Amino acid sequence: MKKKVSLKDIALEVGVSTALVSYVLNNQKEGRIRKEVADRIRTVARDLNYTTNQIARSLKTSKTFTIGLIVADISNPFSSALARIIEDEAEKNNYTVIFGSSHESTEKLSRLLNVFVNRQVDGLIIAAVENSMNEIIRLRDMEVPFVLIDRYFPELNVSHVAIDNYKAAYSAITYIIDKGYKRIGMVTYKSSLFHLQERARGYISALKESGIPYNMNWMQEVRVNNTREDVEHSIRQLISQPEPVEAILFASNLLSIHALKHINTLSIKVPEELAIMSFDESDASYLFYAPLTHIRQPIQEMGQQATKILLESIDDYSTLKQVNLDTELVIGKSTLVEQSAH
Amino acid sequence: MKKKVSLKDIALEVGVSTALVSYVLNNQKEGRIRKEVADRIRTVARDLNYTTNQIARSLKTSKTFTIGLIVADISNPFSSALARIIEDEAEKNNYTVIFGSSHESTEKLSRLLNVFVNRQVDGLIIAAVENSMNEIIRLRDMEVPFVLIDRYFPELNVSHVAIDNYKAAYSAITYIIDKGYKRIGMVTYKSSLFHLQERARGYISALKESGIPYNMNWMQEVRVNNTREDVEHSIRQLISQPEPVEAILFASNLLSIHALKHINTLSIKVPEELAIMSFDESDASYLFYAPLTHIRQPIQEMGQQATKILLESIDDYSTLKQVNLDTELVIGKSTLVEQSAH
DNA sequence: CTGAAAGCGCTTACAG
DNA sequence: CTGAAAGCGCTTACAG
Repeated sequence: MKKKVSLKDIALEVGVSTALVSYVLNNQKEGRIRKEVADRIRTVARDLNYTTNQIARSLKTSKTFTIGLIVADISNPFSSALARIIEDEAEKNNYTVIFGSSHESTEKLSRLLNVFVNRQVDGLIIAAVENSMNEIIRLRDMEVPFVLIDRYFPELNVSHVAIDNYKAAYSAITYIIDKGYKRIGMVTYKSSLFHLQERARGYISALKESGIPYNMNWMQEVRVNNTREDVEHSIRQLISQPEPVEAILFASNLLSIHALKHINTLSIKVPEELAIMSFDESDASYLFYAPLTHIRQPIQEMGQQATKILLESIDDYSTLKQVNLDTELVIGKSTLVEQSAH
Repeated sequence: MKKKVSLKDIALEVGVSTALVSYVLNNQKEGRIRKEVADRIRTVARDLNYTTNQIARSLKTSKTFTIGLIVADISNPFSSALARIIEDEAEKNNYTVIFGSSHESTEKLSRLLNVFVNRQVDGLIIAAVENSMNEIIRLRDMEVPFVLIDRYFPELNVSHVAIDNYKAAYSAITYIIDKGYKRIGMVTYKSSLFHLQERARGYISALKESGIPYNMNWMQEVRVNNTREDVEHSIRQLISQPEPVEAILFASNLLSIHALKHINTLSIKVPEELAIMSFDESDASYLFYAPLTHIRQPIQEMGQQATKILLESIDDYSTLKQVNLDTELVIGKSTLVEQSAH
């Protein structure tokens, strides 16, 4: 790479100190510098195509105007949508985003945190993974500003932006019960992550409060590292029970996508033979012949709020905000039923 | 943020110079340093939880171990898949990825390039946008190592990794002609970008060489900033002509997704009434009742090769490699026909 | 063998 | 009003 023009080069050319050049180019000490000198400096800087070396500036100011973003999997549309929003929001404030995917692994998350901290990011936005609470505590102990997004630990008193997962699941199940369904299954990940626990809790509560006896076999948990096969297996489980379920709630878009593929293979008719609901949307769910009834997360607002809170924390480390946004139940054709059918 | 431990802190604690600490921690001058001193330094470093300040190191070495990735739109599954692969590949080589989306805008691309260059990235991987050739030339003049990915300018003698777009389109059209189709349309973006031009050229060549007179109305160009409406309009155009087309090739996954939604709305049967082919895949195309026949790009290999070539260029600026990979035509149900149907 | 000294390219408190 | 000097936290050629 060609050697870049430095303040020194300009100073030499104009015949002043680098200090003066720095003042002029940063519009410091306005009016206290002779106009001719200032103009000359600006002209030479332009002619030489000068741009600040951010590394040097960062070393001096210990500010990098960089934020680190760690998502669970950048190739999931939910994550990439979030990434784009955060990037846009950061850019408005002159911040650059460095990113990484944890692939749901604590080790990877830990490594990424180290890399980002060593690169002196000004702050971090993180979607936590299972068993990563200690990593988050470590970060807090280092007093690095950060905001958890989407996933968080309720027992940790740190900033987060997420949805109300309990309420979202509860509302969805209540909706479908009102439609006349009684035997309702759920497919979720086998995970201790709070947001998933909350989704399951909302599902169970809604059933119980509607007086529907909850059948343990209705709750199917799939492995993160074997999602596809486990989803297929759990669907077969749910529909082949003595009392097969009439509807299923999926805890994520990836789960429902695998499910729809399998349902197509099995030639099950949606919603006539089986109603489907899901958390999150994706282009995919609109292409299925019966577009999915799904819980829409306010991704835009999540990304914007998380960025905003992070920037506040960078300014004032004592900032602490915990936000749980409401979701929206988008009604598709995957749950439409005649009121009298059940 | 808490002040981090520096070399100086360790040096003070042990009672040696920072130079010696640096040597030991970087395993330089092996054996030329007394073992007791080295051990003591390592112990103190561990106890104090020392990690290198990469900013300071970068300023000295003018190496940041960071690469910049600029995709057209991170929320497109093609881009995010690429991002993830590049990130994985970079990490294997101890590089971090900084990323940004150009949103198909030259201005945004230009701004991102400035930001990345000022942050002293060691190199860049870029998906070019329309009319951005001058930006790329500027980058070359600055002698920043970079590799173009997916999109490139054939008249520019710089490294790139892409597919053979002409051949891909040509093969797809030839395939469908062999199936008995004659009136074949194409929906692409109104763009001067080379990869899109090549796709159109492949389409036209295949028709001509098969002796099918090419009808100009069969080629529909949609606006980037009005994709959805234009796609819908162009489909209606193609099927309502005096001689309606029997098949359509879409130049990207986004185009075909919009198309499938509209085709569902219009209740057109695929492939009986209209056959569909597309560049790129997405989960979406598998959920449509007739999974799409599509041209699969070797994303994994593209990302890996681009990263590899970039790292070579960083090592040796004279590196110049231009790679055009082959694609694969994945046969789905969206083009299945009885041999005798046409 | 060991380590003091210079320097990467900036910023800014401070002296004149 | 102006700018020399110190220093951010490293690395490494070089002197002893």
